[in-house]
Amino acid sequence: MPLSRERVLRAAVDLADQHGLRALTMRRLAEELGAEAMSLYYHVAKKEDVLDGIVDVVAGEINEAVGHVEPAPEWKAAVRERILTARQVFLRHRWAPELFETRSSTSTEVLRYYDALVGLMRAGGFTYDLVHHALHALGSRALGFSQELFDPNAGQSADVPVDLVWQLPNLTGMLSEIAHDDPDSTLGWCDDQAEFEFGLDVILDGLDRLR
Amino acid sequence: MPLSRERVLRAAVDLADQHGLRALTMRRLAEELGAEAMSLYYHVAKKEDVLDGIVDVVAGEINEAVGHVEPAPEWKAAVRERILTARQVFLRHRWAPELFETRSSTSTEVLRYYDALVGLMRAGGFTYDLVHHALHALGSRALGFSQELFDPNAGQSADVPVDLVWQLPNLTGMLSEIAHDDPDSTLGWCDDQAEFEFGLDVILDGLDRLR
DNA sequence: ACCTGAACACCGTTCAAGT
DNA sequence: ACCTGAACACCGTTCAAGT
Repeated sequence: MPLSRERVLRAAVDLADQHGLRALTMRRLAEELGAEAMSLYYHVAKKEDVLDGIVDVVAGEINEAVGHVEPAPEWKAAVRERILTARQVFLRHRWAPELFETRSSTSTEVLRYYDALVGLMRAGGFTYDLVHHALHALGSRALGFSQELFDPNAGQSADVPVDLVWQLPNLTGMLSEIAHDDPDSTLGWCDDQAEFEFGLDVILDGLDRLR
Repeated sequence: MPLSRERVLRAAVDLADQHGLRALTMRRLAEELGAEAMSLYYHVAKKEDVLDGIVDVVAGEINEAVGHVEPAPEWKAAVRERILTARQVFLRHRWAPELFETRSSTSTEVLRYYDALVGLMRAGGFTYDLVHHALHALGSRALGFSQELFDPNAGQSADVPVDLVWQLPNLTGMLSEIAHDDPDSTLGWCDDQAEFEFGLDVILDGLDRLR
């Protein structure tokens, strides 16, 4: 079974799924394919090409998933549904958000996704100008993920000096209340899905009002 | 002049400012300090430690900048002002957003920043629960940046196949109209600052309504 | 206490050479 | 056309050794 760009990219996605982005090296990738590292260079230009490629693969999966849902009549429901469907794909590829963010992606699959999203908004009565602002406002949420950079566990994890906690009354107050109210949530104390939907709805509602 | 953790971190920030994150290697960093790479390990544990350290340095600059503005009486104005001030620091360190996003940061300076932000919202009448949702909704915008992952230039840059453009009617329509309406904007066609404020205001207004 | 040289295990990538 | 071995220039990091 010969190598091919497609096989290389699929193996790269599998490798990242199983061992994370850091494990995705040319040498390891080749090993996974039963070949030598140098053989990959016949099918891909360089490692950057592989990274661009797997972004495209994931975006392709998103378009595939999103293609199966028929859009709701109302723009907000349609966009919301579409984004939450896209989100499912990112939950399967937890390394993808980080990669999407560092790519100045011209991924054609991503463009296709955005095009459909713009279409839904236009059909909902948005001007092009407002759609444009909307995409910026949504940011990565338009694609279905939001990079969490605040880990609430950090607030009371062991490696925060005790004397510092005294200087963080608001944060500790907030975190202790949340820990109390919501003892069994998914990730740490925060229900990722619920928080994603909350943020998404705040923005969609705001956009609807501006429409 | 002997090395020190502080000197190492300051040199690391300078190096990233001038040549980007990719240029920040232990060897290059040592060279910049007129020392050998191995000497750094006496003052920092490993490279990850350096990265955590410069996040803390940048967050420290933010707290410094933000400390000079006296908060507006109204919560929304106060938070908005604070965030836009923080944003100035990120404009000086363009490599910082990418780093902040990949760190599961327990940076004490970041915690300090969040604590003050939570305080402003609490004073504005937010419940802890709503503050918590608000931080998730704001995401990186709370700190003053939003990672743009959609480069609108991509839509008509040369490397998008011509036949694909036909399949992207909504996107091309949007982009051509924007290019027409706003010929001289800052970055590509998008005014980063204006888009940041637009997205921020959508969220802050939405939160105010939920308050 | 602070710095360094030599060395190790790993990278991405080239290039000429194999089939 | 497709794959590879040897080699290069780079990483982060260790460890024993220097002052």
